[in-house]
Amino acid sequence: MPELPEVETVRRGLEPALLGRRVKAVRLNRPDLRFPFPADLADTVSGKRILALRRRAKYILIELDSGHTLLAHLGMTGRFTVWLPKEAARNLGEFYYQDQAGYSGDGPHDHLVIDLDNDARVVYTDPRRFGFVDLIEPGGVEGNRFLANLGVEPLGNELHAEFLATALAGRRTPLKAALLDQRIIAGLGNIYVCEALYRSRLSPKRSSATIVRKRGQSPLVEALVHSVRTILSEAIEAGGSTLRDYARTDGSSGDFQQRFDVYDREGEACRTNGCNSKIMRLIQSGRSSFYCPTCQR
DNA sequence: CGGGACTCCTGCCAGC
DNA sequence: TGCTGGCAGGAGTCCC
Repeated sequence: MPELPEVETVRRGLEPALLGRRVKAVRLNRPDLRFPFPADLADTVSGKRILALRRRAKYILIELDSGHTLLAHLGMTGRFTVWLPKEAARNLGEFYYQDQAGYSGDGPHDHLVIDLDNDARVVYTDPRRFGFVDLIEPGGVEGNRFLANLGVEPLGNELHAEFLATALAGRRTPLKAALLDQRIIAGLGNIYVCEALYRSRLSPKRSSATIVRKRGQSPLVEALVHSVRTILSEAIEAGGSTLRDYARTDGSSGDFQQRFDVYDREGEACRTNGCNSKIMRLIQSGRSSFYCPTCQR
């Protein structure tokens, strides 16, 4: 599930139940996910208050009053769910939470269980265990090994045509690979790269440097930046996309998958007016790319 | 340095 | 029905 819009949806879903709360207990159901849990994770996080929930690219950052930051990545199948008693859920206003008070957190793929002082139970579940959790020491966010080499936030001010033109100039790598490269733009994944390329009418196979003009503005780069920003904004607005499991902390689905123009639509009709082509699939760096061979050049 | 292949792991689905 | 192979939203590591 999780690219940037899904991670942002999860962050927003966690916020009302977690913000300002104190951690009562932390339980690890196994020693590792993709990487070992930090040895002092449970001891360090227990008793701390949650000051902020942030997102950087596809990472969720939970800031504690000790200055530590809990970092979580959802990998391919990771998800957070929040369980809390009915009265507590009601007190949180517009947000609805699963009210199975006392949910065990002992499901086969429940790996991390955090209990809060408002009786919320936050459970990290991840069947494939491609996700991971890290504990960052006070002042260590910038230098953290997972965050240090990330590129710009696609919805932030740092992403603009001149930036992307500079990043792509001279690169012969296919656009698909360049957009998946988290060191350039951080937060895009396979789905939204496919969709953004379709919207900007660019082929995933096209060599990156060819959309950059040596002098002046690069209209194709501008179109691509615009597509990236709008597709992500629309997907966040829709609560993200839900494919094989649930994106949201209350267990409900996102809606955006219904609006995919190319992703997972191999053999189906291109949606561009007047185009009679079918969506094609090809493998690039081991991942499926979906595109219209007529509209995307 | 860039780029590709491989890897981790489980679940699901199409096809035989 | 039951098995098998392929594929899945990610990204670090290794090798050329």
